[in-house]
Amino acid sequence: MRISKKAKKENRNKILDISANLFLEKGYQETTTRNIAVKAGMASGTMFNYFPSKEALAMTLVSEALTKGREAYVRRRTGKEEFAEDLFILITSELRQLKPYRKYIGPVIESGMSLFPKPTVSSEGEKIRQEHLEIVQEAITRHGCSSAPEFILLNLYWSLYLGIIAFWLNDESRNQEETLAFIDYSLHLFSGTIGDSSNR
Amino acid sequence: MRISKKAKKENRNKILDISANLFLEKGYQETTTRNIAVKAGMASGTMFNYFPSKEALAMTLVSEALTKGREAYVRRRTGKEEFAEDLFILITSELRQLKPYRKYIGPVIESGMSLFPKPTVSSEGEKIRQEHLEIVQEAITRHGCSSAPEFILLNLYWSLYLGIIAFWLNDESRNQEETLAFIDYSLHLFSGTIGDSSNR
DNA sequence: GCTTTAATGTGAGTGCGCTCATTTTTGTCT
DNA sequence: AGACAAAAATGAGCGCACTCACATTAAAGC
Repeated sequence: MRISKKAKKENRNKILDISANLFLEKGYQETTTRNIAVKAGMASGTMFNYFPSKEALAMTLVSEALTKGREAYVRRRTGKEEFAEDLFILITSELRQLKPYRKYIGPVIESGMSLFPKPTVSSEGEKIRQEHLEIVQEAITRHGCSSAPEFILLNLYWSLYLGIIAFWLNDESRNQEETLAFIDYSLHLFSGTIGDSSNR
Repeated sequence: MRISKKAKKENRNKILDISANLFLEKGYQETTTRNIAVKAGMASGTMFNYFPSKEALAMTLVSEALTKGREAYVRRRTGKEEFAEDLFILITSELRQLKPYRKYIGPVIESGMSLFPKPTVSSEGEKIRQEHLEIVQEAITRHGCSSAPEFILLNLYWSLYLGIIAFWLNDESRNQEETLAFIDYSLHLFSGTIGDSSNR
C-alpha cells in the first residue's frame, strides 16, 4: 500500500515536532538525541535513519521556516520597491517565520549556515544559502549594476545577513524592534555598493 | 623555588607547540586531546589543567597571533591614514600572523569568535573581540563622527570582519591576493557609514 | 632531614553523537 | 495465506571531549 508508505514517512514530522518542543524546553545543546528518541518512542538510532545528524535535524526546522518566509516575501512584495526596501521585506519575512525557534537556534545557524564552510558538507545549509542568495542576486540585477564582481558582492552580503540574524537572536528589545533599525542600516549600507539611484 | 614553578608553567608552551604541529598535520577536528597528551608525554586529563577545553587551547594560538598582528599594526601605521586605509593595515597585519594556522583554524574561529554568543562563555574569544573593536572604535572617533549608534556600528563591523577572515580562509588565489580586494571593498563600504571626508 | 600543605598529574569513568550488524516489519507475488 | 525481498527499526558498541576522586610531587616551616 502506498498510503501506509507515506504514513510511515510522517514519522519524520513527528520527530521534527518532538524535537522542536524539546529544543524549546531545554535548549538545543541540552537536548540529546536519546531524549528525542525516548519521547518519540523509538530506539536511539532510529532518528538517524531520517536525518544524518542532530544538526541536520535542527537545520530542517530552520530551512522550512525560511522557505515559508520567502514565500511570504513573494506574496508581500509589489515589485516596485527600491533595492534596500525589497531585501528588507525578504529578511523580515524570514525572521517572522524563524521566531518560534529564536530561543535556541543560535548554535544551529552558527554551524549550519556558517561563513566558514566545512569539509563536512552540511547540504541543508548550502541549500538555504543558495536559495536566499538567488533572490538577492535577482534583486541586484533588477536594480542597477554592481560595482564589483558578483562573487565578492554575495560574500559580503552573506556576512551582513548572518550579522543581522545574530543581532536579532540577541536583541532583547520588545519584539526585537532594534533589529529593524539594524537591518535598515545594514541594507542601506549594502545598497550603496549597487548602482541604484535611490538609496535612502 | 620560584624558578621551577615557572619552568613548570612552560609546560603550557609545550602543549601549545605540540598542538599547533598536530593541528597542522592532521587538522583540528582530527586531532584528539589524547593525541596531544600522548605526544606531550602526559596523561589524558593533564592538558585540561592548563586549558579549559580543546577549543580554548586552539583559541590561545589565535589570540596570540592576533595580538602580535595588532602590535605590528601599531608599529606600521603612520597615524595619518584615512579611515579605511587604517583598518586595512590592522586587518592585514593580523592575517599575516594568522597565516601559519590558516589551514585548520576555520572551525576554531567559527565557534570561538562567533557572531552568535554562547551561554558557554568563551572568554578568550570575548577578549579578542574587545581588543580588536577597541582599535576600531578609536579609529572611528579619530575620523569623523558616526551616523549611527556605536553599538550598531560595531556589530556591523564584526560581521564584516568575520566575513573577511572567512573569505581569506577559503581564498585559494596565490598568497590570498583576492582577499586584499575583498578587504578593501568591505572597508570602503563600512567607511561609507562614517563621516570621513575622503573615502576612495 | 622531616612533616605538612598546597599544587599538579593521573586515568578510569561519563555521557555525548553517531555507526552498523542484526532483527523486525512491510509490501508484493504467487 | 505463505514465501520472499526490500525497507525500516533496533540497541550494543565506538571514539570523542571532558570530569573528578585520588596519587604524586614540590615548596615551606620546623
